[in-house]
Parts: sequence; C-alpha cells; structure tokens
Amino acid sequence: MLDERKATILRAVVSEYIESAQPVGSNHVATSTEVNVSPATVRNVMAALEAEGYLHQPHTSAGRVPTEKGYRFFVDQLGPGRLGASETQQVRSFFARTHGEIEQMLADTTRLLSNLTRYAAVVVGPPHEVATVRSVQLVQLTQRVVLCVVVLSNGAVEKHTIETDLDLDDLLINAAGTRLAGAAIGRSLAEVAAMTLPDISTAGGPRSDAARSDVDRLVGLTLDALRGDHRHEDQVFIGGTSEMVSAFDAVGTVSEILRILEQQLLVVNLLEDVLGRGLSVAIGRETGNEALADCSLVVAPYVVDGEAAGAIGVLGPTRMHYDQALSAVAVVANRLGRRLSEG
Amino acid sequence: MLDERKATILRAVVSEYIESAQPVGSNHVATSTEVNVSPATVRNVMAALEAEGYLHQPHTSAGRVPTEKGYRFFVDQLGPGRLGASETQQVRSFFARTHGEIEQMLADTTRLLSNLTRYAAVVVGPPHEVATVRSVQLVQLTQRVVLCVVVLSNGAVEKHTIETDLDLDDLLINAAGTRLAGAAIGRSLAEVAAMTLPDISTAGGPRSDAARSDVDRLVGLTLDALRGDHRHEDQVFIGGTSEMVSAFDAVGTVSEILRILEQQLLVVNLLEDVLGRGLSVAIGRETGNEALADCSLVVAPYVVDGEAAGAIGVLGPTRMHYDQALSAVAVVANRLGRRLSEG
DNA sequence: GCTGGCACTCCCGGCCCTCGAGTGCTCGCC
DNA sequence: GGCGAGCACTCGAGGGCCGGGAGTGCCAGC
Repeated sequence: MLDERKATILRAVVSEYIESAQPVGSNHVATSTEVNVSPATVRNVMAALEAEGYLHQPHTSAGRVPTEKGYRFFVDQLGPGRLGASETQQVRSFFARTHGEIEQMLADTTRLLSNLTRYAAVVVGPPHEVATVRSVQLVQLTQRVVLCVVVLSNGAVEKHTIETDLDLDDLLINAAGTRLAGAAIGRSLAEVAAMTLPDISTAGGPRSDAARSDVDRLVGLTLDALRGDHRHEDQVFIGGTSEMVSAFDAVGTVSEILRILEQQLLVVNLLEDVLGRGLSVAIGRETGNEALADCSLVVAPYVVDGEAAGAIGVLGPTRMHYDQALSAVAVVANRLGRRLSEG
Repeated sequence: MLDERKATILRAVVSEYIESAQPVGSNHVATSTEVNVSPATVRNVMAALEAEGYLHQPHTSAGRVPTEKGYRFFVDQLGPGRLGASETQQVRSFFARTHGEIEQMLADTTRLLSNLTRYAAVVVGPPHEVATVRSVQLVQLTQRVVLCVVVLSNGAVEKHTIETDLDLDDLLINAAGTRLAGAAIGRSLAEVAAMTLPDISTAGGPRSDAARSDVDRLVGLTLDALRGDHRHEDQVFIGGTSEMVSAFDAVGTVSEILRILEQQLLVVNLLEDVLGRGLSVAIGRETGNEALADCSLVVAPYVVDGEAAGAIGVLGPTRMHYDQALSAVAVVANRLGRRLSEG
C-alpha cells in the first residue's frame, strides 16, 4: 500500500496531468500543491511510484504521466464529490421540465450529461421486457401485413410487423387482437414472450373451425414477432460526441472511437459489462476494448420502482475530470430513476 | 464560359486533387492526363483559371487547389455516373432484405450509404403528416396521463402523452378514443391536426352532459397533442460519421462538424434548403453553414407513391468523390422510394 | 499560339544547435 | 535515517540554416 506522502504526490500528479495534459515534473508538484517537501524528495517518491507502476515516464528527462494503475488509485480514493451549484440547478430544472415521450427524455438526458461533463454521454433505456403490457392492438397495414402495437406501462410503445399469407379480414384481426389483449394485458412483456399458443385461451366466438385455426395462426405469428427482438429493444441514446473529440489530438483515434459509438449494441454491452464487474469507472483497457485504450467510461445504473432498470454513462479521455463526471453521472442516474418511477 | 481546353484542364486538376489531396502542379496535369499540351501551356491556362476564380494557389511555387467555384464547375459538367457492379449488387441485396420496422430500415439505409461512399450519411424519413391514419387509440398510463397511439398507413407509429386533471375512467377514455378513431381513420394526419372540436361528431352514447363535456375536453387535449410536434416528427437518421472524420486532419474541424450533425433539426433544414434551391450538391459555403466550409453535401429527394416524401444525403469533405457519391445517392434514393411505395 | 528554356520562389525535410525542464545521484545536515 | 541542496546529465522541443525539388512566370523562338 502507498503511504500518505506517496498517495498525496500521486494524487497531485494525476490531477495536475488531468488539468494540463502535459507530463508533470517534480518542481510543479513541490511548489503548486500542499506537498511541503522539496522537489528532490518528490523526485525520489516519483521514481518509487514509477517502479510500482503508478506513473510512467515518456522519456528520460520528461515529467511523469499516470498509468492506468495510477488513474485507478486516484479514482478509488476519490471521495464522494458534489456537483457545483449551477450544475445541480441545471439538473434540477431539467427534470422539472416536461419531456414529451420517454424516448425524447432519454435522448435529452444525453444532452444534459454531455453538457455537464463536456464528454460523450450514453443512456440505456429501461428494458421493455419488465414493463407490463397496457394494450395490444393489431392493425392491418396492407393485404398481407399486420402491425402489432404494444403499449407498455412506462409509456413505451413497441411495434412489430407481421407478414403472413393468410386472407386477412377485420374479423380475423379483431379476433386475434382480442385474444392477445386478453392474454397479455397486465403481464410483463417477458411473460408474454414466454407464452405459447395453448396458453392463450381459445374461447372464441361462434366461428368455424377453419376461421379459428386462422386466428390461431395469426396469434402464433404475432407471438413469434414479439419474441423476436427483445435484446434489440433496449434503446440506446448517445450524445455529445463532438465534446469528447476535442480531448484527443489524433484524428485516427477519434475515428476509431466514433466507430465504436456507432455500434449501439456494443455500447450497451460495454456498459453492462463494466457494471457487471461492479465498477463505476473503467479506465483505458479496463473497458475491455482496445480502441478505447485512451478513454475512460464512467457508468451508473438507475433504479425505477425499486428495480435496476438501465444505465447511463459518460465516455471521455483517460485524463478525464473523474470527480465531476462521477458526481454528474450519479446525480443524473438518481434523478432519472426517480423521474421514471413517478408514473 | 470556359473553352474546351480550359475545361479539360480544370477537370484534371480537380479530380487529381480529389485523389491526392495535394496541390496539383502543371507537370502532373500535362503528363498524367489526356491533355496533350506542354506543362508550360498548362501553366498559362492554370494562371487564367486562377484569375477567373476556379483555382487557388496556397502560395507561390505551389500547385493549384480548386476553389468552390472550381468544384462547382466540375460537378455541373459531371455526366450521369454509374455505380460499380459490386456496389449495385450491394444496394440490390440490401433492399431485397427485410428490415423490420420502417425506422430500422431508414437507420440501416444510413449505414448502406456510408458504406457505399465512405462518408457520413443522412436519411430523412417521410413526413408523418401526409400518411393516412389507420388507427387511433387512447391508453391510460397513470391516474392523470393518457397515451394516444396513432398508427399510420406507412407503418409508422406516433405517440403523444396527454396530461390532464380529468377524472379518467375506462368509459371516458373509450368514448374519446372511439370518437377520435371515427374522425381520424382514413384521413391524413395533417387533416386530423387541422380539425377542431366541432368537426368531430358529438353523437355519443346516452351519457350525461357532464360526461359528454369531459369527453369533449379529452378529445380536445388529444387534438392539441397531435397538433403539437409535427415538424419534430420528421425522423432523421445519421450514420457513418466515423468515416468522414478521417478525411479531415484538424480535430477542431471534426468537432465543429459533429456539433452540426448532432442538431438533427438543423440537418433536416440543411437538406431541405439545398433541395429547395434546386441543387443536388452543395459545396462548402453553399451549404449555408460556415462550419461546413470544408464539406460538401450531396442530396436527393425520394418519391413514395408518386409524391416527394423525404430526402437522403451524404456529407463529406469538399474534395469528395462526387461522381460516386452522386450515383450512390441517386440509386439509393430511387430504391428507397420504390421500397417504401410497395405497401 | 504553343512550347522549350530559364531564372526565380518558396515549402519541406533534414541537420545542427541551443535551451531548459526534468532527472538521478550524492552528500551533508538535522 | 530521512530530507534537501547541489550538480552533472539527458533528451526533447524549438529555432535557425541549408539544400533539394517541385512548381511558377516569363520570354524567345518555332
């Protein structure tokens, strides 16, 4: 473990580097911080810290730069930060405002987060599977295409196109719709997706067997469609990419990072993987993605109605203002969860 | 007007610059193109072209670089290009594939376009206002919140939350829903939005006056919500930003461009403005946006069921492969329109 | 009017040098 | 024994210098 002086000096180097983006020398540390020792002593300590892998020297006669291990220590011993007054106000007024639909709100939240932190922001919406179904409706679009619209308790709406070669008519569609509604409303989408045809009461009206079998087929197709893409429905919202770009200097790096962010599924997995490891910050390669070696990811889950619902995160350079990012993410996750629980 | 030789040389300079990204000298032009004149002559011509504003010299003793006017000439005299065989195949198989919902398909289309061109792609979906309503439904979410779900003929689904202080119950919601459905189904969303309360038949069931007035109020609120954001509902999809980034070398420029692309409304206006001016290519400042001075925008409208529906576009550096971009955009716009007309 | 020739310009790249920030080490001091 | 002043050393950044070369403009001749 690091003794107090080592820790203080490491802290000083890291925070200085985060500010200046330039290798930090012993002089800087000795004069401009609360470390009351001479530069020579600082040098000794820094040499030790380098030997232990916390710092790195780009070349002899340069200052020191934190390694991932250095950032990790810095982050781990960071106290619970507080957001500035104006930022707190910004968050408060954001969530006081009305934001039409849930998707709009989540998208706006990325803007809020990236405004607060000046980094890119990611918001993963609550999964649809756990929400309960409020309404199921079948609507005929064309001769052979039916749209199934599902309204969920959290205000999300899912739709699925169903193509079929059945002879569609209003009676058939209404019958199937009624059956689906009866079986699904009040249950979670996951439960509905787990249903099989026999689960759904066939107590239909006085229709012919042929008609009944058509209804069965349409109901079956609809269930298939509902099962189809549950993973995909986790909505991901990404914003503020322009902010983080300026933190890097190589266009190539930027391009790589953007390529990552364009793959939404990958981003969700990234967040969940980090959370799954019990982390709230992933530094550099800790993200598990080579292309993000120069990035750090600050994440937080949010809770809706007492259950973990989704996650938000901020992606910036490894030399990010961790305290600000951590508090911003924490506060926004908290508020977002509360706001979504209101309903 | 430019005589044939001037035009040929200008063409040569522009296409050479597009390839190499470096100032083009007279030697290059004289040797590596079909211009069969001496470098000296080329120099004379180039000096003239510079005087006329088609070319620009970064400094004495450097080659020439096209100005916006130069690009403009180049683009205007470009013949109708053809897509390569493999690209054509790519487009064909893309549109043969099934893409769940319309939004998914439009989002995928940005990927197709940016794969084809290696630039950023924008797809503006068909406006909801012109589609006809297939279904209107009111669903109660919470004590005071109702969700209005509208299914449109093109498979799009709109939803609007309605907050009210009415005492909501199923009867009220059903009554209002039925009234709305009766009035809206079969009409375009624009027509519906133009309706006022009296337009909607009040031939309700045998309910009390008080109940009827509640229904009226709920219908009115719903109409307000439907009117609310018609502009905003034009869906914009943007993809492939990582591609275009590598075409620039200054991180600052990249950041500015991304900032633009993050403002979806601005992007729609950009496309529509360019199309409105009857252009299919906007070069540099022609885009009307100072931050895009180093970019060009290639756009094309697409037609669904015989009517202009939306637009697609590609954003790249001014030194873009205009022929490829133009053909890609044209082909994709055409196919997209056809695909969306199928229904 | 095109072109070969020629003098000129000026950027780019390499080289060298200096400067200075920063280091490691040693040694004296408390 | 730990701290700090002193000192020699390292090495990159930055500036100046130079040569090469790509490119130009212009002129004279065919």
